[in-house]
Amino acid sequence: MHDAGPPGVVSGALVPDGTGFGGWGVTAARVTVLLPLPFDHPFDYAQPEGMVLRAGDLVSVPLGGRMVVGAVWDDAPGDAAGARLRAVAAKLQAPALPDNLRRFVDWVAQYTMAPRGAVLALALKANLLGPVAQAQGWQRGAALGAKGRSAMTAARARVLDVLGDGAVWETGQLAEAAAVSASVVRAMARAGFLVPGLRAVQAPQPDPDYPGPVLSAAQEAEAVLLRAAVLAREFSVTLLEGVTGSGKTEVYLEAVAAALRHGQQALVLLPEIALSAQFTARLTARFGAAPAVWHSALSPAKRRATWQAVAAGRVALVLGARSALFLPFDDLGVVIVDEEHEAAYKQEEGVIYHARDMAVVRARLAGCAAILASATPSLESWVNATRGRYRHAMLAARHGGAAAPAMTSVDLRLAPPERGRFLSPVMIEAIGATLASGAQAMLFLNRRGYAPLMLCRRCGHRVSCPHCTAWLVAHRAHDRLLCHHCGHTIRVPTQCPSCGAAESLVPIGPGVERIAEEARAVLPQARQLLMTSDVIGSAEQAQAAVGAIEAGAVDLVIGTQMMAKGWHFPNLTLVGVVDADLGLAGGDLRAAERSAQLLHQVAGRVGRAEQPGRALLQTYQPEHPVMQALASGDLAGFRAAEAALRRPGHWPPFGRLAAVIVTADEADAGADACRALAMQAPAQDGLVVLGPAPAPFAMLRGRHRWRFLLKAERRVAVQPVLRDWMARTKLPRSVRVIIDIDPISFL
DNA sequence: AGCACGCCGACT
DNA sequence: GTCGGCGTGCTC
Repeated sequence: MHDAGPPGVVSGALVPDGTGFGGWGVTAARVTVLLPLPFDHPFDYAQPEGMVLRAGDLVSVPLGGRMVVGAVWDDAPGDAAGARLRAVAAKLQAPALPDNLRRFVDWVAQYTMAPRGAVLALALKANLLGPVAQAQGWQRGAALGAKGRSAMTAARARVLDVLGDGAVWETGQLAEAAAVSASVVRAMARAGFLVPGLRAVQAPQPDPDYPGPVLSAAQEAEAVLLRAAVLAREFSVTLLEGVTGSGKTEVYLEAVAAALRHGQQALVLLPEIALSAQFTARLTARFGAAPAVWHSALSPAKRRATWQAVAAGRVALVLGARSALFLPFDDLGVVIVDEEHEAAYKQEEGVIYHARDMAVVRARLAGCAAILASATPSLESWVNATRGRYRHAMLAARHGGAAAPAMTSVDLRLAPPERGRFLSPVMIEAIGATLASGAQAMLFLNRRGYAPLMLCRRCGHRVSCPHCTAWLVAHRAHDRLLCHHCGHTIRVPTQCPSCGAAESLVPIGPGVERIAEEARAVLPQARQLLMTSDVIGSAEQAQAAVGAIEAGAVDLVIGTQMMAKGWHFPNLTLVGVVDADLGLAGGDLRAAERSAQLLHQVAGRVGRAEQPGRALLQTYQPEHPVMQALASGDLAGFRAAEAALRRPGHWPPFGRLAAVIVTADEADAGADACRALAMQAPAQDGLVVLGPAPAPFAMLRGRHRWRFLLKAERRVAVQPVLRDWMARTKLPRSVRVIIDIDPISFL
């Protein structure tokens, strides 16, 4: 197909190094190459004579009938039959994968039990074959003064001086560096002193000494320690716990500044890309230049350029989602995990990993500082801090002295909503009073759509998804029923699908759309804004919504979880939580912890300005520890109580969990596989296997699902146990087994 | 992950 | 008679 080399490497920074490739001949040297494919073992290739290869070098190699880009790995070559050995086709002109990244790939693979190649794919998903972004510029021309009369002047000499030998500069930057006007540069080009050239795009670099904010004494005290942790150039972890509004971002950015000042790279991780636009603005304000951003929605060209720039050390500061952990940083000074308690850090598909935990591992392998920041730290990190494995830094006071919002339970048993309604009279009155005072209010309900269920009044039938064990959620906005798991959607049936009764389907329970409808009925004068992922699909739409709130064009915001993050509205003084009990159902190990974190975070949206804020929690169980902790503000006490509940049973973080998820197209094949697995289940001291149980969504996207849960004491390494278990159990290929180490979701 | 090879249905 | 479905197996 291709007569030479891989496609696409003929131009740009990535070209074969011209040493050719050695065909099938017998060559003494062999290299081992890890491929970004789901293989656990690297492949051996013959190393063509004259091609110098070191571990980490990127190469293209033949595999079957195609060319694949892989990385020279550190394993000793095996003894694969010499006759089948094929030769490395080309060495790519890209920076080698740094040592610490290769060790990281190996480590993540062994921990998550994913094939090493699948983890390498995370580090190489930059589409390295392809042109790299280049900018038009000027370099020294060969024929000086070709047009004859052009003279060398002092200004022109400065330009040539800046260019030196072979460098390429863009017009504006060249003029500035040589202290001449752009017209001098253009005239020199016309005269042949300069010829066009291409150079890699170089974005302005963040400046650590750009004037930053003035830190409070409390902030400065912590900043000093964080700077020291970076300067130590050794592995350390700091849990930076700062109440909402305490300015913890400004504090950890001092650690970033310290790394930049010493020529090192810094990585700031965010749980979701939705936050990146806002955060980019903050980093730009602090360092005078935008950070490089990295997330899954980048264009292929941007991805490639950013990857290369990071590998070449041309980018010092990266703001990224969890996948940014796999970027080829060679000299990492600090890794920040913002909102470290967020469940969104868990990658749930493909290589299943927790980015917060892997960030700590990457820092350890890179020998640098890690900082985990949160207003509501995870129990995992908190326990690590109390054990002394992490340093615990605290910012207890709100910057600027604003008071924390008062949180009050509204007991729905004592003050129930009207029949068929969901807002207590207490809530309605509080919102009314807030709006009357000229302030803004927000209603929070973590449920999209109009109603989570459509029920037939005649026969009791519940409309559910044909592909998933889940009810279809009514969405008034599109007048359809929608499955939130697979996206299946239907028109709202006019008859019951089961008994055929006409007009018998009624919506049960509230979603945000229904709350908006109810609020319109009881507070008709309030100007509403609905903020859900159904309405806000892009960063621009989010920005527009935020702008409307800030401009005071909105009185009442009604939103889901996406409202809980990061935003700051000075005139918002009341948050009403429609169903504070919602997150507590479902028997999830972390339900209470997560609920407390989310509700605390939601309440943190108010009262940051001079006006005090308050939060009302509608609940049927005001005596629940979560409600008690929120009302009293004693989250530390709540954490200690949670820890006390988990410790005896060796539940995380006091023990280890691994989920084994079995999926199959055919229910019978899956059930057989589960029986076989159960028969072979490991039995040893300090370890129990629970299950199999049908997964909470026993059918998802048309596949049947079961779950085993392996629970072990901390001293037990679960991976060897699981490997052995899987090796002993023969399963048909129609059955798939997914292993989730340290599961966060129990669905 | 691709891509081949390999046996059973509706078509130029 | 062939084009093509995706099951199974292999890639240094």
